[in-house]
Amino acid sequence: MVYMNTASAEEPRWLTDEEQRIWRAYMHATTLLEDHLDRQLQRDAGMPHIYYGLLVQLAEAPRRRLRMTELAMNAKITRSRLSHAIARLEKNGWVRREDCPSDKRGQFAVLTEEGHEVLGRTAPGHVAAVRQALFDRLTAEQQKAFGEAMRVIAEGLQPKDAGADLPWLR
Amino acid sequence: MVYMNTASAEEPRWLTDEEQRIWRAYMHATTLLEDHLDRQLQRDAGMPHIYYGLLVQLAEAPRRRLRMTELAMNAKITRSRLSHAIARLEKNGWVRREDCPSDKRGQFAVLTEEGHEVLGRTAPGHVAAVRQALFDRLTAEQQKAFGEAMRVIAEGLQPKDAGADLPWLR
DNA sequence: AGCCTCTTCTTGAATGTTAAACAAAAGCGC
DNA sequence: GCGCTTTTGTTTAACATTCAAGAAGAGGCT
Repeated sequence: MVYMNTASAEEPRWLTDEEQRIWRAYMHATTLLEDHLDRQLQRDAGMPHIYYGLLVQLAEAPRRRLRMTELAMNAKITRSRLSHAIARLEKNGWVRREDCPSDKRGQFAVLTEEGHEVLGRTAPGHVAAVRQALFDRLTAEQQKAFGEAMRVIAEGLQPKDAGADLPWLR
Repeated sequence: MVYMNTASAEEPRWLTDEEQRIWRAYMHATTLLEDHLDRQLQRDAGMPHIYYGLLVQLAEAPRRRLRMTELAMNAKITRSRLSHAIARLEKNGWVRREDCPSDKRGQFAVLTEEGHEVLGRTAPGHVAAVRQALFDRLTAEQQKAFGEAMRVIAEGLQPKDAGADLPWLR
């Protein structure tokens, strides 16, 4: 008779030593980098990295505005977190909310002129920080492999059919 | 005459389109993965990912204990953050503090038996989540390149001579 | 010893995040 | 229209993180 043959009772497939090294390198790199950029932006722009990313998204959107849900999806954060974040950015005068005419529940987050200026002032420093931490250290082949791996991981975690057509996207 | 030739006034080296794609893939992958693991562990182990990582470090250390500073360095977090985290884990009964006999300022964080059991119970699910999100999706070559890139990035951000010999490390 | 500086760790307040619950409107089926 | 479910966005409270400040001991120098 064969015991311990069901999936739930089997010994889990632990990480090999090499997998462990990779996993730890990942944890270290991501923790250190996020921390580094948070500090850089908190110092130079007065906001954490993710808030800065929200402003960037808005700056690139048509009419510098996005629906809350779309912005949350782009940034990969919850609507709740976004609500809080936009409230803070609004208090800073960098974003304002606008009602959506076609959906009375909807809200647009709109980048203000002041917000746009902050972005213009601080973007060079931020790009420099990203370059210094990442692109300046990797060879062209490494960058390619790195990007490919990141795409694969992100796709695997994307909640299913995220990005399915939202009506207000055409 | 040549104008605009000083470093501070030059146009910054913006990211190329391909660099932007890589950078966004990175942001998406790391945000989604950290979120995924946080939820998985919050649900199954009652703590966020980073707290879980602290318990793992302690489990692997001799006598299941580490000095606060060393633990903070291993986990790449500030001592302040660690202080708060250990306070919470202590309240859960998974860690206890112990005075260091040779340095009266020092504290050991010690994994309790209960903490060890939580780890044993929840590690299989966590490893499975990491596998599913990361290792199962990357080829062997991709893993290698990925690991190498992560090591390079982490090394570049490591505050200089971190890991220099602490007296209580032999 | 005394003095100074650095290290270790903690604290408290401000800030940010999460999870669950909720209101309001939209969409769908009848 | 009417009911039911889903979507949108916000709110609250609990929790986590950051930052600046501080207590207490260690280490070095004279």
